[in-house]
Amino acid sequence: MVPVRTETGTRDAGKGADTRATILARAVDLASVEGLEGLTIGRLAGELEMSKSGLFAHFGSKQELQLATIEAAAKRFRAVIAPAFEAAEGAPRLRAMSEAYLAHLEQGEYPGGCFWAATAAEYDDKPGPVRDAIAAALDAWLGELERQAGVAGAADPASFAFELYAVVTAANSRYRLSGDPSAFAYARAGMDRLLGELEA
Amino acid sequence: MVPVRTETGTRDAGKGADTRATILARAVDLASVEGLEGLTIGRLAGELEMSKSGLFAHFGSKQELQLATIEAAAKRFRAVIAPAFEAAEGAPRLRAMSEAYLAHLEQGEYPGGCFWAATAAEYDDKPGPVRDAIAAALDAWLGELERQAGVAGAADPASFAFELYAVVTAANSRYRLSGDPSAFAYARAGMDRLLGELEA
DNA sequence: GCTAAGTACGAACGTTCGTGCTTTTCTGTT
DNA sequence: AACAGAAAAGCACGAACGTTCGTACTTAGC
Repeated sequence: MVPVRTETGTRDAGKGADTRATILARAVDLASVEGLEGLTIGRLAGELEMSKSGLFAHFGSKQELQLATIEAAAKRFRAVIAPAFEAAEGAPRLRAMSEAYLAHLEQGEYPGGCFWAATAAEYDDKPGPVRDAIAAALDAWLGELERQAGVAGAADPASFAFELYAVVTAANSRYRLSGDPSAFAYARAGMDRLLGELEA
Repeated sequence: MVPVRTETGTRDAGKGADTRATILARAVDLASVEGLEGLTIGRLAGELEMSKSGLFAHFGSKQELQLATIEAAAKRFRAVIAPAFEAAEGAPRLRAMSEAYLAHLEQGEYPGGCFWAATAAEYDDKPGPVRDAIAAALDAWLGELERQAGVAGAADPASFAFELYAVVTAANSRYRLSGDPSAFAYARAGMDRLLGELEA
């Protein structure tokens, strides 16, 4: 296996860090499809053409692998959303964030759709560090939506954030299950309706 | 184990049908928490204090158990929604259906929250009969929402159904992950806003 | 040039998975 | 009371699970 030299890889010294980053990139993809439970060490090692034990040594336990995968997924998600932070705060940024999320789903860049939708539903009833990490990531996202909704002058920022969140996540779940791309059109219509009231 | 004599049990002759219904009731609960993959024959048998092989004989394969569980969940869901069909068609029925769904989540009658939310996210990227059965059940629900939206005079019934679906399912996912019951308040606010436009 | 640490490997562990085959227990009908 | 068929249990299987161990090979520090 030829480890790809990534940004994170070069920062943390050594070739092991590169391997780790390669593993985690694949782990995020695999978990988006199979879930964090279906993210199996043996299968992951097989896809990467390395030994179970060699891969395992990077993390020490399955739970550590899961937590590292969640962290890697958060980093990837921030990269997807990042361009939206060039938009002005408030309604423009809310629109940019939502559009960035929808566009990256529509483009189909990553298999399995939204990592968070897949794993949140899987772990929402399984207490522990894994669930906590997922919940924290989603709370951070909703918190940012709420903050921007406040800036935009929403009457009830938390309620507004919930509705925007509802519309974009429903686009993911409906599209993944039905394959019908009109889910994105519906989501954009809902987004327009929500933000239209704010921009008026 | 004393099999509970159920409606479905008495219709299909024999004690085996009763046992089957008992198994499936527990299977729906277990799958709502652990998913249809985590719905393990050994664990299910253990919880019901019966042997793996005895339970297995009722279904013949794990996939048949999964499909039967989906069917049982659909039946349960119809029972939850049933009262809403006494409301007049159109906006009143949409409101009654949504409220019935939210109320049964809020009440916490069933562990693991919404069976469909848990299993749809799990199987949306795994083609096969199980995915098809889940998709069909959800399409039926959305189809009914769309039909009622049409009766209610929505400009775009499919888009309206999507938004209503988005709001109520987001209530489930947010409540399960955060435990914050205000998710239901936000969902009802969204529901009111959507239906308010229609009723005006 | 020697050593220590880092990295990956193959083999094996105990457990649980889904699934067969055989035997025992229960149940309903003469 | 006896019997036939259904229902459940017992037992065993091969595979995959997470994990541990001992061991090579590569790199970095003295």
